[in-house]
Amino acid sequence: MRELSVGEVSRRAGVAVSALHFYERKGLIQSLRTAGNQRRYGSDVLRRIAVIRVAQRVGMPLEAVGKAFANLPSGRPPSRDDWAALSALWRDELEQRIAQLHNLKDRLTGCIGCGCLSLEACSLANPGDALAAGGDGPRRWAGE
Amino acid sequence: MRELSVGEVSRRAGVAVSALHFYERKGLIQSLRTAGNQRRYGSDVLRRIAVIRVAQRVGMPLEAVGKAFANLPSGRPPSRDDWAALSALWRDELEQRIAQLHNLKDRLTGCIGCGCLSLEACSLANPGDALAAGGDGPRRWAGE
DNA sequence: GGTTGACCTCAACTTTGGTTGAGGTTCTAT
DNA sequence: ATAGAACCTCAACCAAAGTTGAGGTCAACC
Repeated sequence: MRELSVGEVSRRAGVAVSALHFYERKGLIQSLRTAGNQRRYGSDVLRRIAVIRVAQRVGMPLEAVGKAFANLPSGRPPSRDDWAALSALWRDELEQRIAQLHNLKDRLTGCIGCGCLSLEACSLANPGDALAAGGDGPRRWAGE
Repeated sequence: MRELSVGEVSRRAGVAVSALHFYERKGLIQSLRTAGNQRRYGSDVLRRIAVIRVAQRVGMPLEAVGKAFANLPSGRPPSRDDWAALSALWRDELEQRIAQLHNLKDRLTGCIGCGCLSLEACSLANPGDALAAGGDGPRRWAGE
């Protein structure tokens, strides 16, 4: 149950110290300070970082991670159940994402058949269709 | 077979004019110019944009799209077969991506079972493991 | 008790994928 | 022939997700 220094967290999580500072500025992780103003982390920080990394793999922006973390308890360290709930949520997100990609792949395969891959004949990448989800701007996590 | 102006391409592709300029600077699309220096596009530009959008959905950077486009013929407009080859490549990329996400999901599901989601007990998000593919930096398309 | 490595803050810089605006030109319709 | 829409270039700006460096402090070992 010892508290961890930035360097230890950096080594164990495989994340640069500068990234840890950055995550802290963004409110994704917290730290206590020693008398000499150095950071000390509880061990739950490692789980938080694990979640951050998973989220990034799926292409979710850090802001979304922050919102998800807002559901974790603020006073006490998160319990096993808190983490489990969050993991379940992540899994759903992943499933959706996978389904989207499947859909995309099927359409792409269809387009190879017809030889089109055009914006008009093929609904793929067409901003009017359901897959493109409105398409009023690039890079929206929600509707992507 | 009429040539298209930027505005027409923008409307038909659902992409801002500024983005078209940007893609041109990056070498992803080409244009001819009128006597008055205005851009005119061949209709294959719409397919190029479709491919760009698909690539972005999958999280591929534009630079990778540029490399893929380098395989398209430079003198003549790309044939149906040229596009089909590119689509097939894209489909493989998508399949890999889907497989990765499946793998990730399975691990995440496992972690809910064990209640861990920790950097040590669980290989998920652990930089040492196979899934993380070396993990020497965030955001690498190749090994992601 | 000193030196070396780990740590601190703050500001500036990087990359990707664009957008916005200024200042000027061209095209089209009446 | 002229108004207005669409186009041009170029430079500056934006956001995300950090990294890099300057200048200074802390801590741990010998």
